[in-house]
Amino acid sequence: MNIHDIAKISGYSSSTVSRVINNRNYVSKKARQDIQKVIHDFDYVPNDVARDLSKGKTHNIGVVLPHTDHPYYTQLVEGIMSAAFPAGYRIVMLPSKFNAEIEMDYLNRLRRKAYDAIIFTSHGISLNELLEYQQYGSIVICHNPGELNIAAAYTHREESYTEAFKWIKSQNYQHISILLSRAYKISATAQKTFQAYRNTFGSEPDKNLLNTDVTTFKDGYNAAMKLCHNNQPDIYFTNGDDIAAGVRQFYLDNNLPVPRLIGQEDQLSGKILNIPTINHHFHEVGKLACGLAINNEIKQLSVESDFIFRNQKNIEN
Amino acid sequence: MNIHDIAKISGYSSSTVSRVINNRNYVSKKARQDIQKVIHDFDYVPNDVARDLSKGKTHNIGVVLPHTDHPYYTQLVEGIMSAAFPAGYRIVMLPSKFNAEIEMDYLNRLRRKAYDAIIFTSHGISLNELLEYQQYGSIVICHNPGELNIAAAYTHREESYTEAFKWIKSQNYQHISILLSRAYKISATAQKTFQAYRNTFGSEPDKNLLNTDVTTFKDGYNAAMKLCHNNQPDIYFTNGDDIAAGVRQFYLDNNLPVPRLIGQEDQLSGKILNIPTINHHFHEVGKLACGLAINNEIKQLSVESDFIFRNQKNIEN
DNA sequence: TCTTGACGTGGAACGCGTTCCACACTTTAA
DNA sequence: TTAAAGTGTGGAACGCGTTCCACGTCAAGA
Repeated sequence: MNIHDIAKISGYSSSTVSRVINNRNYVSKKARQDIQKVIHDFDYVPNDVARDLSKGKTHNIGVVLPHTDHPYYTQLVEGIMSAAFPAGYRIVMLPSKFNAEIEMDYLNRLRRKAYDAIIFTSHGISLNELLEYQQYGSIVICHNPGELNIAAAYTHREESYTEAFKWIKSQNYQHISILLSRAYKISATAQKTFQAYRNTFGSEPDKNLLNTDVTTFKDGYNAAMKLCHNNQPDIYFTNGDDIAAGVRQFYLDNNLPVPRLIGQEDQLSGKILNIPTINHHFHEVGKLACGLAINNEIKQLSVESDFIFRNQKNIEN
Repeated sequence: MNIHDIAKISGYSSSTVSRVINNRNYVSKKARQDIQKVIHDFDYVPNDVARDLSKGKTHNIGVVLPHTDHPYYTQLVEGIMSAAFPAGYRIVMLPSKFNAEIEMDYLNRLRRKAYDAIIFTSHGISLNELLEYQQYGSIVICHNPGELNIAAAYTHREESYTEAFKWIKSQNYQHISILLSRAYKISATAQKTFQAYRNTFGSEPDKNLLNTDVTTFKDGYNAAMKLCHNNQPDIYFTNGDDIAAGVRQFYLDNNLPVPRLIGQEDQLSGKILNIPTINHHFHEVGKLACGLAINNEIKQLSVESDFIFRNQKNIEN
């Protein structure tokens, strides 16, 4: 049962049926009623895929997510959804594991019109490759693209990072461990972190107290296990409150005094444990990213991160 | 540039081009090479929407989610994705807020072929309404449907709930507060909780220590605020570790002794705070649900929940 | 009375890939 | 040698809704 059947049965053309279905003008009262009756009697509903094909638009937005098994990107996704839903868009989850091949596959799906736009919450492939695919649809990234002409929504991390390190300095911590989610050379975040360190201390971070690929509670736990003996860090600057919580857990489990911690993302674990954190307002970033995706605007929008001080000691002792 | 253009340019028919694109037999080496060259030269990619229309299949699975702003359904979604990805399916996020109209809209999209299957992680509309829509596509729910003939993946909560209440009884707690996510009459989970209570204590739960619509840390906090004076509960049975953490926070903030807590879902907050919990294995449930959705099997699969005992006192004192 | 212009409706092409069927030619088995 | 089976290819219909364009009617303004 399709629109042409309805047309035949009702004695009108498919054009008129289409007008009725889409509630458009230039249909007589009688025709509208006749057609609606047939639609009702035969329990007809139009086919969304045919409509999408015809309109050249799917109202789907692909969202590329490096991880599916931890809450890192949850805030971003929620923000995107909160903007997509009222605008009549749906989001399609695209797990990537930072795998360039998979990411490429998703980009090609954009070419193939599987979705109208694609948001990379993070990406493994180069910005130049992304630039090439802009001609096929709206592409939005979630970090600062610098001079490149690509749509982006992100947080300015510089100031909050510097504020955090200044606080660390003011407290006279000597052995500062930094846990990163991705290696320095491929991660803008890592670079920003180091820059803030340099600006504050005028020196490079201690390489012996560094760990990369730390993204979960468990990773934090394991990183602490590795690092606790190297110069005995007295503070950990981490990529997430959950990670900081993992570090803490290691020390507790081993009856060692828990060092100071700094988290990020203002997660529940940080709230519970009174860990100072940096709120990147990812919900807001997601909203902005989605807006750019929907309107196909190639511009950059950003928000400021906030360093949230909390007195961790309140709970540890 | 479409498949017919490629056909014309290469001098073959669109049937043959289609065979080449889909890597099928019955194409001569020469034809394959000629056509591939044209495809390459003109940088052609097929249109996914047209293909979906033609095949009558989208490889999309809709996932209806009551909430988008808290991590309740995260595990389920992750489980679904982990099964969908290797099978070549993508998931479309459908936020519902338990709104029957919105849920209906999503069901109708199933009729309209917008996705091949739909998974309700939870739902506000009646099972009977869902049953009616089964004719239009694969529908999977995530709770026990009893005798009804509908695909379902869920956890058996009975035993773990009973185990939890037995433990409560063994510890001689007198004032038991129960925090529910949805009202008794509409929530099977609430009913199971009460049943376990009755089985254990032989009586009804104290209505004065009951609260519904508690799903987040903040909700837990507020519920504790309301309930702490009614008979002073000495234990809270909650719907999630995060909620239990919210209860705890209220007591801490007000310098009151923290009562015992029982959480659910084995969330990070529970791990950190040593709150006993009930692991419903939602990741596994999600996987199972997705399998049913993909294979369009109308059957029921379930796993057992586990009560995980932890000695909360370790941390509170 | 003539001209606009709004209103109502249908035809047909368009968006684009897939697939059934027919037909021709080439092997292979009998 | 002949029938059967396999290979290669094209035509056209199919999946299905949208939209441009043409055409006719009728009322309002000139």
